[in-house]
Amino acid sequence: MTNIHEKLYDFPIADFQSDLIDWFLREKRDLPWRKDQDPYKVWVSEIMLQQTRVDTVIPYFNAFIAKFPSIESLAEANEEEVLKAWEGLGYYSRVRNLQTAVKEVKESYGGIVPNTPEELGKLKGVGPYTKGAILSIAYNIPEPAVDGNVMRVLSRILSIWEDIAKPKSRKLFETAIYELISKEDPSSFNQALMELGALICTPTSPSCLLCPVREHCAAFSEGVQQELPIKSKKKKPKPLQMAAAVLYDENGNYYIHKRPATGLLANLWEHPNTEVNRSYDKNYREQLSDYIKDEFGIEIELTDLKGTVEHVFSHLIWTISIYFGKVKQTPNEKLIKVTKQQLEQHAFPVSHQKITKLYNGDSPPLL
DNA sequence: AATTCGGGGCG
DNA sequence: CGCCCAGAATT
Repeated sequence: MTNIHEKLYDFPIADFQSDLIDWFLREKRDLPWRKDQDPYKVWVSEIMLQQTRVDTVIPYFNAFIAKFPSIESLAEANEEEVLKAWEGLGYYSRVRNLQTAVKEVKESYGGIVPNTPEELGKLKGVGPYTKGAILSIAYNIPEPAVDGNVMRVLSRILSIWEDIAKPKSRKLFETAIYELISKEDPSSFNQALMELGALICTPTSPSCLLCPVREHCAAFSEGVQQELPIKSKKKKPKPLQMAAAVLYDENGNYYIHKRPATGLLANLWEHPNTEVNRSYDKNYREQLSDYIKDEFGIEIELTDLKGTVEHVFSHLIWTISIYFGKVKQTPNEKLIKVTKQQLEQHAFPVSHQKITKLYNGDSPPLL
């Protein structure tokens, strides 16, 4: 059981703050969400940055803000358009929750992002980290914003050997931040800790010789910076065999399906597909055609196997066998007919973009 | 407390 | 190919 107050008893807080913040103000990266302190933009950037690297986020952030520059514009947008702007970023519930929350801000807070922990924490998709990030960065309020970077950096600086994968560990680090955070410039302090984690105090080989707070770092003085933080391993993703059909007709149209509003890849579009199995008395192609008949009410002649797509999620691995099929009947309303141009307006998960790539976007699909 | 939610980049 | 990453919601 780690006692934070003991760890901080003779820690030089003021020196640590100034060394850290001076370095940040000198070395901080020029990122698009740092051009001003607009709470909406800070919010959007923090949601995008959840479990996602800065380099990945930059182009999405710029395009998203250009398309939805304000609370109002995002609140009024249709969800299809919002999901399209998020296409390829992953964790799609982030943006659906963001739009829900933005509508709440418009209706209940007059379009002003609230500046109290209580009100912010009630918004959909705003958890402990994002709440603290918005309060400190946009409103300069001294609240902790503890993410993976901060836990790694503080584990080393204070020599904390708790498992940072455990949910309760975050509270320990929040306790430390409440004591460490600069009351004069909480915004720079919180950003500096994350920036240090991203640029210097990296996971595998930290650049301690370049570190502005090296002289305050317990792990460095003990030579154990490579052994921290302690983080238990996640379990392996589970393999699933899938089969998907690229359905088209003689007029160059495609037939696509909208996924359910909950669960994996919620509300995204896809080529009709289903899980298949090998122990069954029918092959993948037959199982897929049975699914299409049951689900969409059409008999379809599928081609031989046209290719295989692999896609890895955090908890699943899809191996998708791809078939083509020419539609000759009218399916039910669960299957939507679109032109190639319309297809491109819909948000598809990356797994299905790989399928599109297989037939090179040709209509009808060649191969 | 454990699981479910995506995707890309790196050694 | 395993590991990591500016997490939150659900169970």
